[in-house]
Amino acid sequence: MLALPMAEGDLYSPSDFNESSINGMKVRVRFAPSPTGFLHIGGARTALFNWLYARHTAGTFILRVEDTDVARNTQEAVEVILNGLRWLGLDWDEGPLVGSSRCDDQTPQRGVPTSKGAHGPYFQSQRSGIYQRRVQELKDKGLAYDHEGAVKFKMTRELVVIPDLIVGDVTRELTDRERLDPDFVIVRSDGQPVFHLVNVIDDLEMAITHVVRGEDHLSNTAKHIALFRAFGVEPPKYAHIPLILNPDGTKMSKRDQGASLTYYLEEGYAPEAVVNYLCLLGWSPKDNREVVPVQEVVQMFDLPQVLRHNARFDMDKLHWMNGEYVRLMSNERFYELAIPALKRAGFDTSKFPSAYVKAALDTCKGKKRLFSELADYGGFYFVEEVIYDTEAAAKDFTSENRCLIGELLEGNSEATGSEGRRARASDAPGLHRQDCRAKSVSSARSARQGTGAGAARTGAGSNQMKTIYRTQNLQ
RNA sequence: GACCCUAUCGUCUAGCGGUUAGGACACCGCCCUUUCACGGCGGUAGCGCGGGUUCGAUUCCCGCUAGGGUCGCCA
Repeated sequence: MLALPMAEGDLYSPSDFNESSINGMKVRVRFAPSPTGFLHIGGARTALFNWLYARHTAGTFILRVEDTDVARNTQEAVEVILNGLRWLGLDWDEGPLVGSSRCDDQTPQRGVPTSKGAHGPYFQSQRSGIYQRRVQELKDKGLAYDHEGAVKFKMTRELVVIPDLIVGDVTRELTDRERLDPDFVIVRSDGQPVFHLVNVIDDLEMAITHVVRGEDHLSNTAKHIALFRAFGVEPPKYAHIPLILNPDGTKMSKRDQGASLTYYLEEGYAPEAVVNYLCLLGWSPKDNREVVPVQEVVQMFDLPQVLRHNARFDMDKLHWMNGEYVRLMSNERFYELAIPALKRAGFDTSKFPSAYVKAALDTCKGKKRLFSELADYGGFYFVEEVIYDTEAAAKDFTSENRCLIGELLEGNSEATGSEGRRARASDAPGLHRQDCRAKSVSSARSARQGTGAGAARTGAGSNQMKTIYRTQNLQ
């Protein structure tokens, strides 16, 4: 059972932090999203900060699904969360197993584990027995009572001080409405327990040591603390992190651009860039660096350093940062992200030889900041029909380039069996040099780009050639 | 209405009594580049307001203002 020492003077002792355990107890934090079919970018950041703290302290990161609201709770909705966290690389130590994201509590598949960890189930929909016992415990203690078919908790009338690792001590007085009746419903008249109750019970039963969550929960924390004490245990330590706001400073709602984590996946952001950007919202390495690998953040991150004020989401900066990551990432990683992005845009690279695909992608790396921009820039490499703009071809098909283009087309037609390509390849008879594939695709790009976008872009490839020349000379 | 949190360039931030208030994104010039991208140099731009405390406040305290949050048989 969780029983944190509560010696007041010890709460902010610096020695408590930077340690792998607090007072000898291993850190256990959790991310407890509700499956709404949507993972909010703010929720993702909350998960990230929990994960960072767990990894920093060598503690345990727990994923718990708060699916008490049966109406909007589906397996697909749970998978959105799991996939989102996996995409960001936030692995959890306890919680649902990927691939078996939810097992119906009525018909669990025999012998097939759906979760890992010793404090399960990790779906609230499967924990109703626990809640019932705990409510009975409160009733037995005279701290809860029936009221018009519901069950209400007898809230303390005393001032509650919320010790917060980020905000400091917060003294929460009752609002005027609460003064009328401080007690609150913990079980609805339909028998369903409410959020405040199940959240506390689960944190208690799962031995959570630190509750790291959005600041929107700060005011409610008084209720949670009262509940913990009613159960006879001291509450965990709290750390309320500031919220992420829209660029105009308003609250980010589901409909706002970029509110969903899925947006970033679909728009072609690299997850490592998103993670890095999110780290910098409310936390700073304090050394004027912007690009900080997440493993370094794990080393440096700590709760008391988290800023107290809300941050506005700056899409421009994320865009820039993504460009940084794209330019710096390995070619292999680039292919890994580029190929699915091209596929989403309708370009199937699997029809082409692997070496060709890589050579083609090599000419694109670092040119665009988002993978979603890749199709427009380099999609032409992966279409069947090859058409040249005569004007551009006349300009760019120099004697040097001709052989390179021939090489490109030849190599490609061998794999696709395209007659058209074969015929075109005859335009550029001659040399077949293995080392000029990258250069040849550049030349092809040069000619091809003249077809659709006008003369202004016809020179793009030749500059790329220079870049590639330079790169090769450097190596 | 009550309660809680917050306040440095447009945005993200460094700063924790004495600094020419630093960095990054964005923006504007110039350079590099026969295109794009990258890169280099420079520039515009900030301590919300009013009281204190202090020899001295961006920094500490109070008030105001502004923004955000909470007060549900939502989570």
